[in-house]
Amino acid sequence: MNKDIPVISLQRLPVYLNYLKSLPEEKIYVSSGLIAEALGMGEVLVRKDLAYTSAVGRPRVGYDKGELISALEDYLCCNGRRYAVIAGIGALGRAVLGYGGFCNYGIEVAAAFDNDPAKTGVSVAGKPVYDISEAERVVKGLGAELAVLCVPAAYAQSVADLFIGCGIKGILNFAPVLINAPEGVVVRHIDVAANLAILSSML
Amino acid sequence: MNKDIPVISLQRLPVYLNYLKSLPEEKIYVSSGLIAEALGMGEVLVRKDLAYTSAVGRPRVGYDKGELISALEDYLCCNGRRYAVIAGIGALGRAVLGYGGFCNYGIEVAAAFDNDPAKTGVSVAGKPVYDISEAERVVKGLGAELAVLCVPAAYAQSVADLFIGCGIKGILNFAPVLINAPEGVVVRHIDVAANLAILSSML
DNA sequence: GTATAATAAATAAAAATTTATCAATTAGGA
DNA sequence: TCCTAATTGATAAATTTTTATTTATTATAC
Repeated sequence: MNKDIPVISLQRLPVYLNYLKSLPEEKIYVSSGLIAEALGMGEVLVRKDLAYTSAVGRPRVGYDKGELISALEDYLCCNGRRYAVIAGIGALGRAVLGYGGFCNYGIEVAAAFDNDPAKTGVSVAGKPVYDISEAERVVKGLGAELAVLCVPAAYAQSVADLFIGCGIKGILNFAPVLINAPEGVVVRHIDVAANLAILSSML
Repeated sequence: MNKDIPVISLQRLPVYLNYLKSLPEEKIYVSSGLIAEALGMGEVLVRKDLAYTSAVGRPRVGYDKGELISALEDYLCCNGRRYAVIAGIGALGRAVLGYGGFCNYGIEVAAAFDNDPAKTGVSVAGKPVYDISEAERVVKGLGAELAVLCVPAAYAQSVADLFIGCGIKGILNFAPVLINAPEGVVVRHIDVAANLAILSSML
């Protein structure tokens, strides 16, 4: 799905969506110029990005805010229901488990895994935590396609391999290590320390 | 510093650094081709990126791995000592506080802030947690230039403004809201839910 | 020593991305 | 009703980023 859009445009769609949702309710129409100014970008780029969705604007008026939000949500599959699982119930894994924001995107974090018996067999933030050996049963049972890796770097690749074997198609990796995945499996990497270092380099 | 490099190249430098550090110790020389293949990219691009640093390679041999790591670390200021502070001691803030990986980049997370009296006045992961009203004293006292925002979206802009007033020059924002900052202050945004949604859209 | 092959570095070309321009549409006012 | 100004959507241009090609260097084998 959505394989025609450049990733760089796709990445901006949630930014637009957040901005639109932050506007006061009485704001009915929004123009590309308004969005562009608020986000510090060019208005033509905004229009091009929005054109990938089903959004249509009206000359002299702009986009209907509600329609535009719906178009973005449709494009980002926010109305579907996809399941995600988490590996690694350290501090970060708990934070991700407890975060409620995924539901805005039609994603439900439904289960978590760890290999530490002290952490498994319980619920965290209302979500069951299983031993990693149960991954296949649970992931396939849920039909989960998304996974978040919050495990130490040394385990990240093997957990990814395990998940991929269970049918996971998208992996969000927080470990500071490169994940290799076969064709058809998408990996995104968030390295918090590296992000802070990049900031530091830009000062 | 480092204002000549494109941000997109800068963002890849930590990836190279991680990869190099993951190689076995007995590997002395690395070629751009090797790096490119491991990371699934073109070798010319790897060389161009590395050329922004002080790294020099030798024909027929490649780069000396130790020198290359040093060049990348220099470029990323890993040998300096910059202080960072955190706002918001929820689950995410605690995870960031407890994460040890910042020291690899010459960054020390030195203090945290919250506005909940139940959370302040104590130490988390060995780091003091202050009431947000002490921000000016603490940030200026440390000379901290970096901040990580782990507060709810509704507070993110005001906390950012407060920090900027205390001399913070780089902000890593985890709240799903746009942060406005004046010239001279750099903001990076990590939206975990949006990242998972982007993955989901790419399936 | 000399030839060969691997590699970096430099240059050129191509592709992707962003920005600028222009034509079409339309709300609102004269 | 007609004019004006704001805005979209389309097209073109410019810029940035990536990839390809060429040249120069040098370790290794012969």
